[in-house]
Amino acid sequence: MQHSNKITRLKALDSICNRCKVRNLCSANILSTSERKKFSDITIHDERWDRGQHLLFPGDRLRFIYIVHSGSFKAYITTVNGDTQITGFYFQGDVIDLNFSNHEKQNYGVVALETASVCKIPLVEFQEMAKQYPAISNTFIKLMSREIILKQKMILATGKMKAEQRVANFLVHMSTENQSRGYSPVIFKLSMLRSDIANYLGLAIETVSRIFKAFQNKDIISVEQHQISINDFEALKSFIQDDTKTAIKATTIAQK
Amino acid sequence: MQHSNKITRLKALDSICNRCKVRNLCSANILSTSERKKFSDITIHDERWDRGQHLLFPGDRLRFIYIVHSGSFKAYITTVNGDTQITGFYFQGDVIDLNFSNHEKQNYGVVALETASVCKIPLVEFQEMAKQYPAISNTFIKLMSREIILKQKMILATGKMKAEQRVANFLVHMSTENQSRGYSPVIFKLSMLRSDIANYLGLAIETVSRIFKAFQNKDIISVEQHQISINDFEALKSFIQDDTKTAIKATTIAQK
DNA sequence: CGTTCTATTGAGCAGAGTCAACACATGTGG
DNA sequence: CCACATGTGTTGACTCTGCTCAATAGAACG
Repeated sequence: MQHSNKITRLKALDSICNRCKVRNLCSANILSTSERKKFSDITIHDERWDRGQHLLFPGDRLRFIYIVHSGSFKAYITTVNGDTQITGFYFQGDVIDLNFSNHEKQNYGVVALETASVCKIPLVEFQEMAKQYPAISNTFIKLMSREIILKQKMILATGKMKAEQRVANFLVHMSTENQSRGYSPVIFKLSMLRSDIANYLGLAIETVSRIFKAFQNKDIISVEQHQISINDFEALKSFIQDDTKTAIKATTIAQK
Repeated sequence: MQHSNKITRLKALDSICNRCKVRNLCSANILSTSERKKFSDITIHDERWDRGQHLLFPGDRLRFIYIVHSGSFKAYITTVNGDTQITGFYFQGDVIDLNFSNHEKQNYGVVALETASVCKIPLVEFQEMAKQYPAISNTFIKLMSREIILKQKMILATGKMKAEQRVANFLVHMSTENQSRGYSPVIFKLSMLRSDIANYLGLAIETVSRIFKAFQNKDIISVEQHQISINDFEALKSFIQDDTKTAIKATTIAQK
């Protein structure tokens, strides 16, 4: 797989970086205009990736911090078996390799789910700047802190939730993420495959498919390919919590 | 539950902090002796906690970074259901609340598993120092980076592994942790209850109990109360990987 | 317009959860 | 120091969720 990406510098900084989490947190009040300019200058803006392309291969040495500018990515880890586990999906503004400090041997891969673009910050220069401006470190500590909390919730989901709770939880999460980016929380496209969702949630593909169907039959969601409409958000949310509602029995799923 | 802890300053810094991860990473070459002294001065050393006592309640405001000096702790998060998920166990030298930066509303609890002691660093003063010495931020970024990787592995475990793979994985992990602290990797005490292990691994207590028994029957481990001896480390490790070895069938477990 | 990738649907089975009884350990107060 | 209560762990029987295997149906891509 080739890394033949076009580097473009089409748009002005404030337009490009509008929804970037790094900017939101650190530039807002903390860095001066000139510091911001410097930060922007070391950043390589808007590098393009196609669907299926690896942004990072397992074993690659980390040399950049990546921020999603458009499109989406999935990150995964692998076992000695060759088994893989998707550890997260990343969308506009997300910082991808927050676990960047263990330079030497990272063992995760990152793949574009669709045509996408990233901004990337060279690690060396980033660390230089971080030395001068503690606000930058603070920003990253905050982002990493959030990432840890997110992963903890994921452990809870895979460890304690039943299949449809996980799916409901996933849909609500996607909805919220969309909303936080200023898009519709009720109609959106899932850029990942069913197999990605299943892998991420620790389920079989068939199970995800059946639960999507069950939710449709209950008019909670509408699914057309990767396009999702949430018709009854509250019902979906109550599925996550209420244990008794975990009552789409195997038979029910099977029979229709 | 009362927070009636005796604050003691019995031992010299280098003795107290011998195995502390914060020290290992940041003091070693990066901070000068006087900086180390300053760092040690803002730290409250060796505060004592009894079994079952909460170091942190869900909802508490974070005011310290805690480092385990002796004994062990468990951290958990809760859902609206009241459901809980143990997110990690912490031992000598571990930093407990690495997701410290979202001050306002943390939602996890931390409980002592046995008589234990911690060193604690006031967050405010920590952040002051971090501003002056970038090495401190770097250390914490590294620790957090590790934590993220650890959590990712946990997601893999709960999402992809079968029950006995998880238990084998857990035992190997505990063994490794012990070894890294200079203790025996083959004989050690599990300070947590079976129910803690089960919760952590996303299994039923009975399942953990049965798998412990199955491993004993195969002479892979010996269990006496909380005391564990690993008799065949390689067998245990091969259990984690090999899918075909996942062949202690339900019947096998049941019949003896 | 076929080939390949992806998703749906069905049938059967097994891994692990639930429920229940019991065993053992620890602790408490008389 | 014993009797009892409580907390923890083990074992068995049974059930169910969700996985596997298999067939089919749509989409997408060249």
